[in-house]
Order: sequence, then C-alpha cells, then structure tokens
Amino acid sequence: KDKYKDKEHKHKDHKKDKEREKSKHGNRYCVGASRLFINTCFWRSLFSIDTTWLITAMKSLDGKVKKEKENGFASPPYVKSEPEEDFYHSPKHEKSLKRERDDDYDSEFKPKKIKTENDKKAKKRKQDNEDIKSKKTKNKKGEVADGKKKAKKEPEEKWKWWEEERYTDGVKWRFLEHKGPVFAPPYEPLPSNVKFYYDGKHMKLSPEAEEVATFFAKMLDHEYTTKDIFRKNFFKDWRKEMTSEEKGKITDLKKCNFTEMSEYFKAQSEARKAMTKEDKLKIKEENERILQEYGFCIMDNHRERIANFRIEPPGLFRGRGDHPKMGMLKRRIRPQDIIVNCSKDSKYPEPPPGTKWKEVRHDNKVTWLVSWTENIQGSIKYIMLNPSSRIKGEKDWQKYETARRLKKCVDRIRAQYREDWKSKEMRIRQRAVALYFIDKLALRAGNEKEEGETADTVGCCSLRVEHIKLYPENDGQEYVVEFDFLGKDSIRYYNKVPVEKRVFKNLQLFMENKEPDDDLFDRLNTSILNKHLQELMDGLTAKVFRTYNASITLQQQLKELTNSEENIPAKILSYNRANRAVAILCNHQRAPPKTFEKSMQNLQTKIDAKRDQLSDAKRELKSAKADAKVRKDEKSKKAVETKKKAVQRIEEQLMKLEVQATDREENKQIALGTSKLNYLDPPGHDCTKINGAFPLRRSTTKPNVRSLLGPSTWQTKTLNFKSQFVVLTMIHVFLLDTCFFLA
DNA sequence: TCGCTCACTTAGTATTGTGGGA
DNA sequence: TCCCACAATACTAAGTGAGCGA
Repeated sequence: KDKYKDKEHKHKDHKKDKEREKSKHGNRYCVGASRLFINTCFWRSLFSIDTTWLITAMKSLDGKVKKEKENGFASPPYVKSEPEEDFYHSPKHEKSLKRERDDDYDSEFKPKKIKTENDKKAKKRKQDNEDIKSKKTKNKKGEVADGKKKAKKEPEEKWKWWEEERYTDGVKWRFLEHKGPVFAPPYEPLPSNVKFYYDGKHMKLSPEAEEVATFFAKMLDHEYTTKDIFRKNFFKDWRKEMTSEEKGKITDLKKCNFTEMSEYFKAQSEARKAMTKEDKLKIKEENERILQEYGFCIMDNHRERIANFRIEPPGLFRGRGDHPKMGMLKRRIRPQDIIVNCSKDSKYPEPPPGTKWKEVRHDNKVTWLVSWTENIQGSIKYIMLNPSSRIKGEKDWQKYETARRLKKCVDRIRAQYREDWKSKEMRIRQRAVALYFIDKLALRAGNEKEEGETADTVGCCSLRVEHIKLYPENDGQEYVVEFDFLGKDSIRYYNKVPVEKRVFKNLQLFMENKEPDDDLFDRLNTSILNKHLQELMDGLTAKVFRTYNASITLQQQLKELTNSEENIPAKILSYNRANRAVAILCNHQRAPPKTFEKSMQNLQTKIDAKRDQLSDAKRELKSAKADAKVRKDEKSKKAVETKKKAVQRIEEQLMKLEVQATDREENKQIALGTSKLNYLDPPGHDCTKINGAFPLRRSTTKPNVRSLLGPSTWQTKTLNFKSQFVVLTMIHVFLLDTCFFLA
C-alpha cells in the first residue's frame, strides 16, 4: 500500500491535469476490484460459491488495471492475478498445510539453510537476509534516505509465504531479530502558569502526583470522569502517588479543580492542529524514522512489520461497560518490566542507557517479540507482528481451513445435537441446547469469569436464567425465546427467536427451581463443550462455529442478493449488504459517532435547501409552460424543456440526499469492520479495502432487521432486490421502516 | 478435575489521513 | 483553500482455548 501511495504522489507531481485525476480514480476502483476478485476466488474454493458474475466482472476490471499500469500507475505488486480455480494455493488436504520439513531445529537459532526447502528458495531466503542486513548497515551509516529511495524505485517482490512449507511441532520461527520496544516519552511537568486548585486554593503538586492528575484532566470531558467507580478508583490510586503532605490536604476529589490543566491540554491539541505544514512534515518524518527503526523485525530472513512496537503509555484504565477497575492507574512500563524474545544469535535489542531488561528469552515456540505484565488485571501484554506477516497469515489460513472442514460435517453434528435434546442425561441435553444456540445464533462460547474483576458479561455457556425469557406464543409465533444480556465488551445482545419445541421444553426444564442469577446451563462449561466438539471433529471448538456461520452467511447472502444482470455498483452494494447480514448475525455494534447528530443536522439542512430549490424550479416550470402556451414559439418551448430537466435533476439530487440520510441513520450503530477483518476476509484482509474503494454502505442494525434477515445462516431469509441502484435503495429503506413499524 | 497461566484472536474506540464538495 | 465526512490505522480491552501442575 505504501508503494501504491508513493506512486500516487509521483503521479500527482508529474501529471496534475484532470484527465490523470480521472485515471487515478479509475485505478483505485480497479485495485479494489482486483482484490475483490482474489477474495471471490477464495470464497469459491472455500464453499463452492457461485460467483461467476463477480469473477467475470473483476476479470474485466483486472484488464483495466493492466492498462493503467502502462501509465506508470500500477496497482500494488501484491495484487496477484492468479488463475481463478486454485488461486489460493489451497492444499487439497489439511495435512499438506503442514510442512514436512525436517525438524532439525538447532539450538543456535541460526538462519541456516533449511533442508526441505528447494535450493532456489533457500538461496532466495539467504539473499533476502543478506540484502536486509546490508540495508541495515547502510542505515547505520546514515544513508536511510538513499535506501528508501532505492526501495521505492525498485518495488520488491511480495513474499509469497503461502507457497512455502510451514513449520511443525509448534516452532514459530528460526531466526528473530528486532530493536525492542519504543517507550512512552517521559513526563514533562506543566508550565508554572497552569495551576491546580484544591478547595479554591492554588496547590503545587509533586511531579508524581501532577502526572496522575494530568491523566484525569485529559479525560475531564469524557463520560468516564462522571462515573462513581471511575472517580473512586482514580482517587484511591492518585493518593498513592501523593506525598504525605499532599495526602493530608487532598481528601476529597470533588474539591479538586483540574480545569486549567484541561484547558492547557486542549490548547496544546489546537496548537498541534494549527501547526505549519513544515512542522507537521517534520513530525511525520520523525515518526517514519522511528517506524523504520523499531517497526520492523527480521524473522526467518524476511523483514516483517511489527503491529504495536510502542509500549502502552501510562494513564487511567478505561474498562468497558461497568468495569469495577475503571479509573485505576495504569503505571508506566520501564525496561526492567520488559521481557524480550529473540534469537540467541541475533543482535539483542539494547535497553535505554543505564537500564536493564527484565529478561532476554529465546523461545521460538511463541510469536511475541516483547511482553510485560500490566498492573490492572495482572495480564500479560505482547508486542507481536502485523496481520500482514507470515506468522499471522498462516494462523488465519488455518482458521478458515478448520471452518471448511466443519462445513463437511456440520450436518452430522447438527443431527447429533438434535438427537441429544432427547437424552436422559441433563448434562447432554444442556450441551446440545447450548451448541444449538452457538450454531444458530453465533453466540460466543462464554468462559467463566472471576466475579468482581471484570464487567458482568456472559456468553452462551455462562448465560444465567435472568438472561432469557420464554414465550410459548409471541407475535403469532410459537416457542419464542427472548435473549437479553451483555456480551463481549458489554455490548447488549437482544434477540427474540422462535426455537424448536424440544429446545423450548428443555429450557423450561433447565430453568425449573432456579433463581434469576443461577446458571442456565449449570452442568456445562466451555471446557466440557469444547472437549465434546473435539470428539466430533479434530480441532473443532465453539469459536469455529462463529467463523463458519459468519462465512457461510456471506456466501448465501452474496448468492441471493446478487443478479448477474446488474451493474458493478449494484453488485458491490449487494456485497456490502451481505456483509451487513454477517455483522448483524455476529452482533457487531458500535457507539454512534460523536459527530453523528451534527452531521445529520447538516444533511437535513441540505435536504431542506434542496426542497426549496425544487419548489422554486417547479414554479419556474409552471410559469414557463404558461408562457409557452401564450407565445407558442420555439424559444419558449425550449425554455420549458430546460426547466423540466432542471426539475428532474433537482428531484434526483433530493432523492439522493434523502437516501443518504436514511443510510446514515441506519448505519448509526452497526460496525462492519470486525466481521470483514476476522470472519470474512481470508489472508490479506482485502475486503475492507474494497469498501474503501466503493463507499456504498447501506446498513441494517435495528432489532427488527435481525428478524428480517434471519439470525441463522441456515435459516436466513433474504430480500431479493432486482431493480436498479436507486430503486433498490428506496425499496430497502421502505421495507426496513415498515418492518420496524410493524415490530 | 480444577484452577491457573499464557498465548493468542476478536473487539470497539480514538486518532489520523484523505478526498471531494462548497 | 477550507471544511467535513469517512476510511484507514493505531490502540488496547476483552474474549477464547491450550496446556500444565496439584
């Protein structure tokens, strides 16, 4: 992508005319389309999906890409144009995914020749490594810019790790070298004119106490600081940082005045925004330098991007939902807290002068480069590689392979759990009903959680009696179960679903003689469930159902919503709709954007203005018609035609704006990103880019929509729109509103 | 079997970058 | 040229599940 951007800049430098701008947009379109093509092929291979239409369309667009390349404006080199059928080099059997490489793992971790690799590949690896090392040496000599320029001029070939064999026996790498983490900048005391007041009087704080106070001041406008738990936890931890004198004086948070601090940070933020272009550029260059130095590692002869090379800065913990620990002080991480993981024979990262690492480890059975233990929950945090890396890509691939295997035996598993609903044993019935929910509703497994340590959220196995309601009859449907609970990230899951009679009866049984806060599935946990799933299929866990159902929902929706006769935008629209169905299935929600109300208001103003314009245009048309009737000449006839066209144009513009408003309103609470990234998009995460190229987003997030599209993949009902783009949208909006009204 | 740790994936929010319309 | 909206990216919290030892 960087290379692509680079070309884009060059392009702008040399050809600024409109013609070229047009070609740029065309190319963006093609790049997105090309990626869509790749993913489409993957889907075809994954679930035998019928996407011939898409492939044909993308093929034509790929041709366009090639033409654009001649203009010196090519798509990124990693966009492959592979044969459709087996583009993904997907092995025929799962076994072949695993490399049969000799496991002669040497304790020295030297990047030496790997036996099972063919000589060509091995040579290439060796060459790569030498290249990287020589580049590094150059960098040290201060020739960074040259190196970069060279890299830009000669686009490197994308490493096709998926064509290589994989490690076995849990070995993740043989050689790993990196520069360690980037620490948060040290605290800079506030200028003397920025004061803190306690009980109306100015008070100079010690640097330690002042730093923690600034964390609170920075969040003053946030809802968090109004929450009792947040304030209580913050105050408790803040007092720990105070001197005994400060502790004696500051006893009530309500009497603390952080306003000047808060104003100071706001002013700083404004100043940053108002910086000159030159200053902004300087900062950008410095960030780029840090990225080049710390943002990459060498893993098995390849330079790989690190995802999060910066250590989390100190601050106040922002737990989600009603988190009992929100507001607690997240302390500053120092080098002595850091465990570094790298090869024995690599150049170890240097700790900052005068400090030491906690430990330097050489564990090649894990993927992390750096780890530390955070102080809020005592959990371990990691620095790992970017999703584009080989190590993450392979894992992602494996995930879809497992989902593909599930497809082959899902019918048998479903038949089995249906049979188990009748079991004499309560534990088996509970297991079967839970699995039914996981499969039908894509619920998460629901591990047990330590009470009081985190927000009270649940998944399937940890559902409590209070989380469901049973209706023998509801809205004309039989055996309805109403779910209402907080899931991951305290996102509310609300759904009313008709279930099979046996499930309903079983649920009644499970709830008998129980209190609302008792476990619904008291004889089940995730460990028991996963053990059972493991017996049904190797590698099967509750999580796989979510991947599988999300994936197959996309497939079904694509199939049902698309029409080979339609134009590309309409097809892309269908693609986005299919994605929305998945987001709804997986309950991916978001908080409405902060600027939502304002942007809706702006849009409404535009609509109002357009309406006024329309009535003016209609009035003018009427008078032109009257004029033409009297004059009966060509000129006045022409005038009528012109006015007619103007009315038509304004009407179209108005409709577009109205559709946009509805669209935005519906998109208020839905989050499409997660499903595209983690469930729908095989290695490469390219689908998200398509959305970028085609910002055609229709959304459906209201509870009624869930029932419209259907919560289950294998029971999903879909809307079959066949008209053109605008009409499609209008019908869609109308139907949704009607359903919402009826609901 | 259970409790626990560790390693990883999945998730929503915040921030930054970018393109298009006024 | 500026501003707005939205996409992309960064950040980090919150899940899942394997594996280990008592």
